[in-house]
Amino acid sequence: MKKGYCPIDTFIQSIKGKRKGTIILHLFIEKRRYNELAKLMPDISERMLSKQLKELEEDLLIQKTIYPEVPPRVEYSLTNLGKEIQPVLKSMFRAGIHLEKQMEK
Amino acid sequence: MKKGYCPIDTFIQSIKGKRKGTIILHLFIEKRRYNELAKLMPDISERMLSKQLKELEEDLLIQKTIYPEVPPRVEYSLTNLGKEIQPVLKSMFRAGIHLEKQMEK
DNA sequence: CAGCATCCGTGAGGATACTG
DNA sequence: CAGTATCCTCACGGATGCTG
Repeated sequence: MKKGYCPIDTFIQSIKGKRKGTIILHLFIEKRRYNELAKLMPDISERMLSKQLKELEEDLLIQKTIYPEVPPRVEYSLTNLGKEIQPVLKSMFRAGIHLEKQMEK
Repeated sequence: MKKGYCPIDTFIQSIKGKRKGTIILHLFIEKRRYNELAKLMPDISERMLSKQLKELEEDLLIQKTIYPEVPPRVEYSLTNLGKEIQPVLKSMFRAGIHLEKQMEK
């Protein structure tokens, strides 16, 4: 991961990628397979999804478990680091609802 | 402001611009003039700074007060909406420190 | 099933110079 | 002092197709 100019910048960089917030939100609930995530977020292309997943993995926020089966099975879940930012993401979610209400006016 | 795919996305969009987090952080402390902000963040070009300020203003997170003096004086401060997201930004700051510690390993 | 490869458009953001 | 204007570059992200 790249360190930002200040801590808040670092944090934003790690979660600002396309739909990263939503991905983490889904993984809060439970671990998910690649295709499950793809179906949960139809608006994001598969190329983008795999790219974001890889970045989140490199940033140590999520991890994947590969089961050597046929057909292949891969499950994504939060790392401990990822779980630790859960309350922050939740308050961001709430703040987002608040911002959207303001936009209506 | 643009509404995102979900609230957390909306929130991220409103603060992900270049150094926006830092700008808001500075305005938490006290209202600032344009040049003060520029000096506090030497890494951002003036063009970028004025652009980010304008966007934050359009998103109703900050406001500016223009004093009809010579030389001109303009002060930027947080709106009520901006103040309301303060705790969120603060926890993002703390999380950022945490992420940076992990990066060292 | 879970992806990567390739090609490509758009816009975020940088550098520099100018103005009311 | 507090910005705008102009130009330019590069990486974010889209679309489509292929593979272990």
